[in-house]
Amino acid sequence: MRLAELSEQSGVSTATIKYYLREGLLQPGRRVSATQAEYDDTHVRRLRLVRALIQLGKVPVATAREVIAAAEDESLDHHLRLGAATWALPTGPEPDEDDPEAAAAGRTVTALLEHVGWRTDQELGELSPAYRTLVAAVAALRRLGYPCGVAHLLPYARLAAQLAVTDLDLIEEQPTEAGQIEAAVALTVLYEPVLLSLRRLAHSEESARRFTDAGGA
Amino acid sequence: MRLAELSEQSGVSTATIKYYLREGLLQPGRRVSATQAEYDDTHVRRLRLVRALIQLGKVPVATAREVIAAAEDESLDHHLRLGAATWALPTGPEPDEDDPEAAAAGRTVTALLEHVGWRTDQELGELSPAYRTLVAAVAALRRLGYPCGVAHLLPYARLAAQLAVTDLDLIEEQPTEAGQIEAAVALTVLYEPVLLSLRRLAHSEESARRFTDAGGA
DNA sequence: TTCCTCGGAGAGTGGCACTATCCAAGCATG
DNA sequence: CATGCTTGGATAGTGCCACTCTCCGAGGAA
Repeated sequence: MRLAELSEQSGVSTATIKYYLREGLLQPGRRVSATQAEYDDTHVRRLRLVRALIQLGKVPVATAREVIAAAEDESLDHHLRLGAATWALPTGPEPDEDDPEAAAAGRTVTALLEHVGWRTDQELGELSPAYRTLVAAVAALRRLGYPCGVAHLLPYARLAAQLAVTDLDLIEEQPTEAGQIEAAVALTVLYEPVLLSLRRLAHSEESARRFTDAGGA
Repeated sequence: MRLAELSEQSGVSTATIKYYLREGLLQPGRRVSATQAEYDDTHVRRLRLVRALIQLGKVPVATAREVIAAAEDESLDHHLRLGAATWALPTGPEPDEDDPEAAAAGRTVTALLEHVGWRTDQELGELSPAYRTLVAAVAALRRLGYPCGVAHLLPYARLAAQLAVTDLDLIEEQPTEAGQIEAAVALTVLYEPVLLSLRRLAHSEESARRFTDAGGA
C-alpha cells in the first residue's frame, strides 16, 4: 500500500504521516524504488496507536517516540520493558526540592507506599516519574489546605491496586510478548480517560444523590 | 499587599499575575489610587488554585476562567454549581459521529451506565463532556482491537463510584458553600494526577509481582 | 524636586503539532 | 520517447497557547 492509501485507511493526512515518519513515530515503509515505498497493516496499526496516544492520551510527540522505542528495545526483560515503556509516559511537573510542602508530601507518599506494601526501593520505585508526580500533586493539595494524609490517599491506593490486577490480566491476555508491551502502553494511556470520565460521571451521580430531591431514588 | 508582594507570596511572576488579571482568572485588587491596587489572602489563594489547575491539572487558561466563573455563579443551586464547575473542565476529543466504532462505543457506555444504575437522562447525563470523552476513549480502544465491553468497564465504574463517595465526603467537610464549590473543582482536578500516578505505581508493583523472581514476596 | 516603583496595555517569544510548498524522480499513457 | 500526474522527501511556514518583554504615565517616597 502507498502513502495515500495508508492515509485513507488510518484517517491521518499524508502530511501528518510524513511528519510522523520524520519524527520516528512510524517505522519507514519498504522502499520499492527511489521515490516509492510500500506500507502494510503494521503501519496502519501503529498509526492508530500513535494517534490514540497523542490525541486521547495527550502524549507529546517526542514522548511517544521514546515510549515506542522502549517498547521495541529487545535488550530488556519482560518486566523492565513493561516498565520502560510506561516510564517515559508524560507526567506532571516535578516537585520543587526546596519547598517544605513538597518535602512533607514526599514523606506522606513514602508512608503511604509502605502502608500498602509496595516496593519503594527498586528501579521502578522512588525515582519513577509517577512517584514524583504524585508528590507534586500532594504538595499542591497541601498548599491549598486540603487534607491529604495517608488516610485520605489510602482508598485511592487500594483502588489503584485493584485496577492494576484487572489491567495486568488484560495485558496477559495478549498472546505475544510484543503484543503485551503494546497493550501495556495502550491500556495504561487509553484507560486513563476512561477512568477519569467515569470518576466525573460518578461525582455527578453521587452529587445528585446527596443534593437533589430525587437523590435517594 | 501590592502586586510585587502578591507575586512573592504566591511564587508567580508579576508578569504572569498581570496576565491572569487581564484574562479574568484573578479577581482585580481593590484600587487604592489611579496607579495602585491592594491585594489580600483571597488573591493568594486564588492564584494557588489557578496555578494548580493550569500546571498540575493541565487546564487551559480559557477553560479555567469558565470553571471559576461557574463556581462563582450564585444563580445556580448547589448540585448544579458543583456540576457546572466541573462541566467546563477539559476533556478529550469528541467522538466522531459517523464512525461505526464510536456508535458501538456509545451503546456500550449506555449499557454500562444502565448496569450500574447511574442517571443517564438528566442535565448532567448523556450530554456531559465526561460522557462524550468516555465514548471517544472506548471507541479508540475498540479501533485498536482491545476488548472493552461492559464487562471490562464495570470494575472501573464500580471503583469510580467508590471514589465519588470518598470525594464527596471530603467536599462536604468544607464548612461554606463557596468552599465546597472550590473544593469540588480542586479535588476533581488535583486528585486526577494522584489517581493516575497511583495506578501507574500499582501497575509497576503488580508487574513486579507477576514477572520477577522476587515477585511473590 | 527627583527618582523609583507601580499597574496597565500591546506586542513579542518559544514551544508544539502539524501543514503547505517545493522538488526531483518515477510510472503510466499515448 | 514525450508528457503529465503522482510519489516521497525536505524545508519553511502556520496557528495556538501560555506566558513574557517593553514601554508608558501616574503616584508615592526621600
